Amino acid sequence: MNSNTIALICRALGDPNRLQIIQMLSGGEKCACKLLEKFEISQPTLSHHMKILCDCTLVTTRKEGKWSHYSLDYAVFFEFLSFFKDCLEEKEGETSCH
Amino acid sequence: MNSNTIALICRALGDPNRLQIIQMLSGGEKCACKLLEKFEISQPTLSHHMKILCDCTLVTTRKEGKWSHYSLDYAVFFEFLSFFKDCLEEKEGETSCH
DNA sequence: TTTATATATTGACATATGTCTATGTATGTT
DNA sequence: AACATACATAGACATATGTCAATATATAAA
Repeated sequence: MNSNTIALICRALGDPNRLQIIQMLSGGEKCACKLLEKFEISQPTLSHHMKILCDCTLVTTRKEGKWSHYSLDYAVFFEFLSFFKDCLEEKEGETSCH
Repeated sequence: MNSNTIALICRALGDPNRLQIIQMLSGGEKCACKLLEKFEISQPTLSHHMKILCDCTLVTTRKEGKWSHYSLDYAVFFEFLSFFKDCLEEKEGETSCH
């Protein structure tokens, strides 16, 4: 996963509503109406947030009749975490300039 | 670490320049001038980015004479990762609404 | 004390973002 | 066919963000 995608995912997670959506999706697939219940935002605003979460590849949609079911892409989420875990392990101990 | 701080950190990491700064700091403490060399941004812009990284608690400053040395707060970084790792482990398998 | 260096702050500006209302598009129901 | 339901898209708007030039501040050097 390149750092551009990482930044995109971070940006997506940088909104409190979207962060909470991700937490809800971590418990399993949810449909839009279920998500909407939990927030004080309009339906179009939720739709907007879901688009951002899908665009960053962290969330996928499954259409079933009238309903849209959203779920976390655990593989992407895992890769996302790995990126930072690798960061933590790269303590090369370089010194500052002065 | 509350989800407000998590969102703040994500927001901070959501800018490509800041993400790269974090990667550089993962290799150890760096002073502002060293960081500035690597980017095509002005000195005030770097200063602005460093403020955002410090405000979200992920980075700390150490002043030494004229120089500002920045470093990752590994404890905060670790807590940040733990938050999401916990998310991944919370697969309760709830169903969607329909 | 004057000058140079490293960084921070201010103010401006163009663009991005989160939100809403209104409307469109499917799909299902009567 | 007409209507209802679930969601998406478009457009508007206020606020946030990333950037820079100009300036301020603090420290070191001459």
